[in-house]
Amino acid sequence: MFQQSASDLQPFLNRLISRSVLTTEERQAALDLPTTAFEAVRNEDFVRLGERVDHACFIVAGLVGRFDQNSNGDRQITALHIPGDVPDLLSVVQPTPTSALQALSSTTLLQISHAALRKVAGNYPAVAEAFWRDCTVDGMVVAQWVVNLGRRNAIARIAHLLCEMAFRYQVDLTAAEVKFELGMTQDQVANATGLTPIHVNRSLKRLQEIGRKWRLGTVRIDDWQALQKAADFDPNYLQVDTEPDHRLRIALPAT
Amino acid sequence: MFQQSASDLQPFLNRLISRSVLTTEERQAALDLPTTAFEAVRNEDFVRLGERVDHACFIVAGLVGRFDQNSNGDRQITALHIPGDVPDLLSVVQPTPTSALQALSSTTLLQISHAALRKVAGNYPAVAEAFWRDCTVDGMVVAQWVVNLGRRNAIARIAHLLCEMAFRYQVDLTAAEVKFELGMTQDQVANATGLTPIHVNRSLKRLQEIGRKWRLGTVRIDDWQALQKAADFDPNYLQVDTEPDHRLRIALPAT
DNA sequence: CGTCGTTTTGACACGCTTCAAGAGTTGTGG
DNA sequence: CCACAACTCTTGAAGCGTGTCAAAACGACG
Repeated sequence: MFQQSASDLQPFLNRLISRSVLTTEERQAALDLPTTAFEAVRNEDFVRLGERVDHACFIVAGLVGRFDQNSNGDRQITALHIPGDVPDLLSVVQPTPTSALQALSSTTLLQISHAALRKVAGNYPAVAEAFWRDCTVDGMVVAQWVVNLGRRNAIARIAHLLCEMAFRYQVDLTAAEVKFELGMTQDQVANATGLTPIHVNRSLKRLQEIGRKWRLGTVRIDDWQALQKAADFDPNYLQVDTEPDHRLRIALPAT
Repeated sequence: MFQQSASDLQPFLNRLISRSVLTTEERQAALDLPTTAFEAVRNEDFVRLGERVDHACFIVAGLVGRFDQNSNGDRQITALHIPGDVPDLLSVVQPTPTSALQALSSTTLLQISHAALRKVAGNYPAVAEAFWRDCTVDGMVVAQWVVNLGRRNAIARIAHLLCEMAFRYQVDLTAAEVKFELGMTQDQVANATGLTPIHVNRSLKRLQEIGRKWRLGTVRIDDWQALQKAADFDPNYLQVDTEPDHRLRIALPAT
């Protein structure tokens, strides 16, 4: 653990300003947030259910799953988070988690203290609004997962997951061969889709018939159109290409 | 449509201060928000997918479902909202909805303009924080729904839904006979649990064997303990009895 | 070279869906 | 006040998607 230079948070800022409008001063304030580096090994819960936290985690590299569980201990992944995300930004206002956060692969994190986040949010209401907005987008994605589990069969669920992640990784979807590193095991995919690993395996094989390859966490998609159709995927809910809207700023000019 | 007296928003304020700490002045500011009454008839979408809105809706009476759908048009309820809720408070920062809002029964709403909400949030950062916190709690509930659909069978799903709603309606769970008005058809329950109405019907009958009655939207539970066990229900995620935490206020004393 | 986690395969059971039709219930107009 | 229409709820039979159990093949790694 050691202090990081502020520029490490640039991807975090990029995420914020892709959806919210911030002034130069506000951007700088976000970049200046003090951070502490932290490594989470694969399969480690670095945020545990019910254990109050005093910092949020920014993902520098790796893959993080948000886990909820039933009383049998069966775990269900309710969200996936990739580099650039702060999976528990909501902990600033809800410091006692109802979901655990687990590294699905080796993950590098930057911890940002709630105290610092609250200070920035207090000094710059537009930053607070950007935080709020990011949390709502997370919620919108989770709502789509409910649709995924409730109204799609195994093949479409898995395909939808692949489409969502390809989109969020911003891989080039016009390429003849769409390829990206997902880094999930079939078991983890099963946890995310509400299926058994066995059935994920069989479905994956049938998916290959419509143009998909899967090997060691590397996804290769030969026919993106076909996959998107099988997944019934409409990227709108991810709010990635949305133009940030000036008029929404809560922050009023100092009166 | 006509102007309401401010006190109509008292239940909204009560919801906010059950989770956040607000000063007298801040409370008053929330109560003073101007509203416009609006009636939604049963099965009416009063917020439509992709149609930008300029106000949020406070539920005075009735039941509201948040609907998402796949491209086949199969609809899935991703959240239920009861009197006291503002189901689209998030529209303040995300005015173009990715979910529709539909009245599941005749519903009375108060529209609160984004302009007014933004003004209050801008003037009183603690109120903005309370809004943010309420949105995150909504998201936590949706995450539990993912678990419900992903890791529970039909009976447990339905039982879980009943438990959640009983809890949110704050019915007396110590009573020998727990009873409340849910006002949903079996078809609507099917939309919320990712099941077919036929299977909901059959499951409901089996649920009665462990102490439940269901008639015309009125739920009567003879054995709450048994139901809660069948549902695998832990109310923690609803954040209803949580003590609001002073230390979390974003708003710093004016410096 | 052996171990451990992951992927793959097969056989079987069962939960849920689908399709079809009938019975209640509620509301409405003559 | 009755008759009819429109929902909602209920029931049955059959099919299929997914889960379960068991075990083998594969791949990565020390």
